Amino acid sequence: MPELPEVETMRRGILEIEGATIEAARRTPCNKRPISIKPRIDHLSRRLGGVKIASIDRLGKRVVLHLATEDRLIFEPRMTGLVLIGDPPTREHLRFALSLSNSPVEELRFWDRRGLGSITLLTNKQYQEKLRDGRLGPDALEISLPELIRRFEKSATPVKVAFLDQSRVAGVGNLYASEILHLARVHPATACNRVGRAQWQRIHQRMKEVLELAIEYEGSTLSDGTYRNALNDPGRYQNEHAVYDREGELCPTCSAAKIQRLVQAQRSTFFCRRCQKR
DNA sequence: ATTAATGTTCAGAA
DNA sequence: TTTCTGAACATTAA
Repeated sequence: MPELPEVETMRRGILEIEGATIEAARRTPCNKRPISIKPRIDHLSRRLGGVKIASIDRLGKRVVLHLATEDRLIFEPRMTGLVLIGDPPTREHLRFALSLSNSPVEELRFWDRRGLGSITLLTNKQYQEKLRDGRLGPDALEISLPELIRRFEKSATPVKVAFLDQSRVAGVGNLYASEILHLARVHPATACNRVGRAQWQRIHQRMKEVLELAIEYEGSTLSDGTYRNALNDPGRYQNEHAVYDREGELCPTCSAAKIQRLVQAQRSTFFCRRCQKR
């Protein structure tokens, strides 16, 4: 499930289409219910035809094509979406393609097994509003320690749950939240307003370390095998997970306690009772 | 053969 | 204002 490192890997994987010209956009043959594409595909294709891709950015867990027209084309993978230039994992779940010219590859593809992902074309103004209206916080790789503290410290929400809220900080999801709190030695159920300054410092530092290392490893491909990089190869960070999906295993840090699973906000949290204190 | 679990985001309720 | 719940889905494990 793509979080910041997986989406950043997708972004890096398609950088070679920077400077390419979009010829057309189309839905690909797929017998499943269509994914959300806004505006509708014929309007989208008309607005994109002949337009150059100026740069490729990332906004939290979204891949953003910055177009020469100043419009932004946003790919939101949600649970199982992939932005690809190579062959997709299956033909039947290929949802969308951009045909390209002046490019080393002829197509940019969006594949999505579950179909919860979306593709949205926004004008520059709409895009800036999306940033300004507070729905998306600063990127997890960019946020400063004081800003992180300011956005979390007053809340009574458990710190693990707060990290899933993309309006506080964008990019951390269920998997990396557990990993970050484990390395920072903070109990996931601690209310944000009970987290101390030294703990925030460790959370901030570990957050950047974990995300950057996971990017180097091209993200985490879990047992369902869904997540792939832009060439359809699996990531390697899953081998480095200390706690995520390792309930009952010995904690790699203390080698004394078993990793526990806890349900918070209807999702699994993994942690070590011995290493992570409130 | 059902049912639960998976996890991101949004709309709408509390 | 803030926090919580359910729904959107497809697939797999139980």
